[in-house]
Amino acid sequence: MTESDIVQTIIRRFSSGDIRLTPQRISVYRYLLENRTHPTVDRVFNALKIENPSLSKTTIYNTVDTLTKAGLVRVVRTNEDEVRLDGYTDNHGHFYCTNCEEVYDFSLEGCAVPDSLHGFQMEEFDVRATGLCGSCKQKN
Amino acid sequence: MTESDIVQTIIRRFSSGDIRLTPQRISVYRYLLENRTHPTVDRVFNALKIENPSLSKTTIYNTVDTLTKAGLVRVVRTNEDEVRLDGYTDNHGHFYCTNCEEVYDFSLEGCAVPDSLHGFQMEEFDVRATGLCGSCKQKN
DNA sequence: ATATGTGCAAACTGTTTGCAGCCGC
DNA sequence: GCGGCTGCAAACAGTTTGCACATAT
Repeated sequence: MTESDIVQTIIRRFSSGDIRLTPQRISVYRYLLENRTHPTVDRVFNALKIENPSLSKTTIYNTVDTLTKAGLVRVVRTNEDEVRLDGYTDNHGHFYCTNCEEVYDFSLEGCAVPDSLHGFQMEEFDVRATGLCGSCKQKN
Repeated sequence: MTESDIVQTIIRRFSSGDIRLTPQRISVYRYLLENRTHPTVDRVFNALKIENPSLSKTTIYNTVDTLTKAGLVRVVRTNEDEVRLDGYTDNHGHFYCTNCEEVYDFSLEGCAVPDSLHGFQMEEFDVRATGLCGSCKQKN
């Protein structure tokens, strides 16, 4: 994503009017678009605190909550019971490497929603995998 | 599962010899086999404390950890950041109803591991869905 | 003017840790 | 007797809550 793509995305996604546009919200969302590394709340906080020293962690929590409810952000949980953030909400799976603790996106092609869910009203469908990523596999 | 099935399962699964058989471990595992309700740690603790008042929650945590590592028990996380326990480790998905907070098992037929994971060494593959279950769907 | 957002400090909760005593091999 | 298991109390960490102040419409 280029800088201009990011700005376009921010404008587009905030334009629903459902949520008020504040500097903190923009900076959290922008950070997630620019850093597709599935960072923790703490990581985002520490990164943004540099530019805005008065930023509070509470605000990050509030903001993540707001953005999640507005559908701009997804919360991903690794097996280590860690919250990771994702600014990309298209449908994809998450692979957690137990060695490097990196979270990788993967395509869900071939993994359809099972028929056994037909009686349920589904709102979210989450696929997660755990193991070793390509480079950690070789090192071990 | 009949009472005799449960006893058979306990004997079979503990017979690997990897883990020592203790009354606490048996009772936690038995509880999970008898109550396929994906209970929380707290629920298990409170239920078993009745028969064994000196039981400690630390022991439940230790036991769940041991049984999980031995492959007898699975830990499931709902979206509400809640740990739920499952004594059945065959491959199946979990549906979390946001209304009644019940966790339902579902078959994974039709949901294959995506090809995009071919470069990874996969150890776990988890499918979760969230929404309203059949009866809550009608009530709302 | 009113509702909403921000930021600090304190509270909370589920889990982990340290440690002493116990039990089984 | 030794290594692993149990259980208590204390510590811990991530998150939430209460509240005062600031900001936008």
